[in-house]
Amino acid sequence: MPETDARRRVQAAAALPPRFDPSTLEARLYAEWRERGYFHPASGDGPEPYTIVIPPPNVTGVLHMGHALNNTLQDVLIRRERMRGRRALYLPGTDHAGIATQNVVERELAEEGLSRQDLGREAFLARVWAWKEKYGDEIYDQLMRLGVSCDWERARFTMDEGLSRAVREVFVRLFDDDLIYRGQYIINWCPRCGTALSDEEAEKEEQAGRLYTVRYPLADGSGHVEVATTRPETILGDTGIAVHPDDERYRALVGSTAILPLIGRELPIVADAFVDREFGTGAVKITPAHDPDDFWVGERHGLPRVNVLNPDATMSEAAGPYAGLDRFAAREVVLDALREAGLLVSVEEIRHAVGRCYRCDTVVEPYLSDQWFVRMKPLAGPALAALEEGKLSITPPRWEKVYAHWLESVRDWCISRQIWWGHRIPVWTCADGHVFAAREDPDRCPECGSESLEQDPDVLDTWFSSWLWPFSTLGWPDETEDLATFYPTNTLVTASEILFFWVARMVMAGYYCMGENPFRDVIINGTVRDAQGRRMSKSLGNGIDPREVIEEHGADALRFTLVASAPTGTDIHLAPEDFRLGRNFANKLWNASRYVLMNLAAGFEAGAPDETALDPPDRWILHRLDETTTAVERALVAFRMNDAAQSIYDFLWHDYCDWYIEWSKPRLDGVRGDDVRNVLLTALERSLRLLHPFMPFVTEELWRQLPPGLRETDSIMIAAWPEPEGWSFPEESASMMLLKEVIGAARALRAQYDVPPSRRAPMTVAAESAVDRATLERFASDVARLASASEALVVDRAPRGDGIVGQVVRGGVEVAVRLADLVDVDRERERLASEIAGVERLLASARAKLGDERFVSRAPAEVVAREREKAADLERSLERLGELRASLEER
RNA sequence: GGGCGCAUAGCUCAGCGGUGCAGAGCACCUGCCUUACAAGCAGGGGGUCGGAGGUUCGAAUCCUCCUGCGCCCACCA
Repeated sequence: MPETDARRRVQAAAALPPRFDPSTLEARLYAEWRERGYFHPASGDGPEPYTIVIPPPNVTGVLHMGHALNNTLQDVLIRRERMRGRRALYLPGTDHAGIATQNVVERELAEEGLSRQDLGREAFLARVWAWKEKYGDEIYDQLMRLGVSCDWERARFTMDEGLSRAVREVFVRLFDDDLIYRGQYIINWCPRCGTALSDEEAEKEEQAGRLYTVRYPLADGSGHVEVATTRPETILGDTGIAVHPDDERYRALVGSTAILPLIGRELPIVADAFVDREFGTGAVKITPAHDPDDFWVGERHGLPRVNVLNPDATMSEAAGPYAGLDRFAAREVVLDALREAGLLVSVEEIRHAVGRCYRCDTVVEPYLSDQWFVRMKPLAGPALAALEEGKLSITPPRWEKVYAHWLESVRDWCISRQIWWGHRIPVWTCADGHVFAAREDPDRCPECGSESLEQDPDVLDTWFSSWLWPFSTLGWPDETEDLATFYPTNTLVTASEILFFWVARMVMAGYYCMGENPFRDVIINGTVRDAQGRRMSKSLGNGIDPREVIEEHGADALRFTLVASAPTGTDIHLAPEDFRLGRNFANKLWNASRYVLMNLAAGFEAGAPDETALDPPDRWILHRLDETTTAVERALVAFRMNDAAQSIYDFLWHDYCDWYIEWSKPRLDGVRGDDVRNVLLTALERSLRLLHPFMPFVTEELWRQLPPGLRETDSIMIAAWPEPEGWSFPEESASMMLLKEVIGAARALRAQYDVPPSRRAPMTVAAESAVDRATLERFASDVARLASASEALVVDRAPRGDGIVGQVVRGGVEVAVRLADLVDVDRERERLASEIAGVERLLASARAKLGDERFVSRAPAEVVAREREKAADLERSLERLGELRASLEER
């Protein structure tokens, strides 16, 4: 290459600022990547595809740390696969999040003194769409800042045209297959949201409550029966009393009639095995319209359903004199009336589970209403089989049991919601009462031709579109090239909270619509919590905004810290200052690179290291580089992204920076300077590639500073994922271990005596083994330099005498440093005494083992041999330490 | 009521089915601006690995029980 180029490069490298400043490069690199089309794999023929669909964030607001973790993990996988040459598709998008989004918009309206009813359906929806545009864009912007390599050209929204078509299609198919039905049933009703909730959306919460026992007189005046309830207001809807068929206490009463207090309704007393004889009085009031169990009891015994509540949780006309009261107010009034009538027998404080709306925390009401349901049992079969047949794996595997258990006991899914924001249920009823589902909005009834049609006013549960996500986003129901290329997807990364809501249902839909499971591997990522272990939430104000972290430390710092901080599936506890981990690491890498780049002399031609020209430190670092490559690969294949991150961190910081770079300094000017440079570059270049999926920005920026001859591509994004080169030099590792130990010992001695770094202190090393001695002799000057000893190092029997301190590194190796007047004999005596004590302890335990007949005879020979060596080594150490002490005593 | 997870240094956690494994990061102490990095370097203190048993030549690591947290599922009125 022309020398001018080389010179310019050297100057550029030297001009890298000593502090890594992410703010200057992230937006620039990201835009460039996009322009070059790296995020946009082509469909059709080509290399093997690899697909991840994003768990679409809700358009309710901005992204939090959980999203940052989730998306970083996915991007790590995607970037690695892209580097492996696969067509990696990371498909982004957002979820309309029915109830949640409607709620936030309604809250916004409320501040203006308006309700959705004031606006009307159409205007309200326009308002929600405006909200969606704003926050949808903001979410995309945040993802881009995070650096995730999503294919923005394929971004989808759960309510866009194509996905809406998919929703219709699957609804009609299920409808025609008789897997969707309309039924009157007790559902979870949120009076505040004014809509039904699925069982999953009603979160049970243990709380303090009261169990009231109430006396119901018998119709024939022969006595009374006592029942218990936690919701006295529902007494008004009682239509029967149930006892266990085998319960002797009540046998005589079965078939007779009780009188409902306050109302006077006649209540048949029936026998039903559902009743638990042990609980309460063993007699249960039956309220078919307000309790799921009672509903079925009522069904079995033909009891009427009296709905005493309005949708807003006030008492209905059926509640007679109590009509209009709020449910909780009615409870007190009813209790007062019962008390007055002398019918309230007892009040007991208990703890019991109360359902609450997952969106607004309002106590849900079991409520009788007409809803649409999906029959889940037939869909669950294939989803369960996929797991059993090994076609689906969940990491960590303990979640597989949870997934299976849910599927085994799955209940029908209530999919209608009495809200406006969402996919309108594609069911019409004609004037003659024909009910049908249709893919396209119909003009007339397919059965009778009537043009008087009315569409169901409700919308579908938000998950009814999400469960189609892996294929609807690729074009389904059309047989698109994208669908053919990228489905089934490969890996799904998500939080455990939506394992049922989303993951299990996606598998069901995948089999139902595509005949195939939608992904092979499911990765459960942990929850990001604050330092105290609390969930990060807006109301607690303890959240850390990813945007702030990116602004302060950079996206790479955020990404690396998140990934490195917890094993897959484990919750992460994070304080704002913890992100310094990633920031410091990015800076360390930046500076290591600066060092390497600044030391490339003009005209230097980068090339592969010449193995025959390498010294032990070079071989050692290459050996470690290979080990690290393997470790990273192994960890990623097992989805242990944290381990992968940790391996690179340890290699770069503790091997490459702490040792190899220091070691390279004295050798750069030597005859083998260029070989050292090539090793420095090789290790750096490979490390950048290994680290790129985790820290895309800094690695790309540094990659571009590398000599062109060293990199095959001008962007690291499409560079090849590293594979081990077969650099296995175990003997070099042993040598390096020795040298590191010797240097460490010398440094420790100096530190213990507070020897200023400026002061050179002559040092000698004694080694029994010829191999050790040869190694030490060969690197005497480097060791001396790194240990801040004199220029050269004497390898000999360590001397004794005044002003000398020594340390035994291991049995056959001893380091001595001449500190002259700095040596404090008393201190040294103390130091040696404690060291001797330590070695004696170890030796005693080793000897005890070897003296134990059972150990020697039953432990593997290898283990015994190792123990013998250990004991011998310790004995020698002890001997040398004793000599050291003796030499002190002589003075 | 079932099921699961966690309890290792002051804090957050590794230790992936046993024998030089008692570790990392942060925090702390000491000394250093040693020309890549003070967002750094070198050195150091600190833990009977929750408790009790058991298996084994050997257990933080396997088994049982207990205690304390956390999560999930479940219709007990």
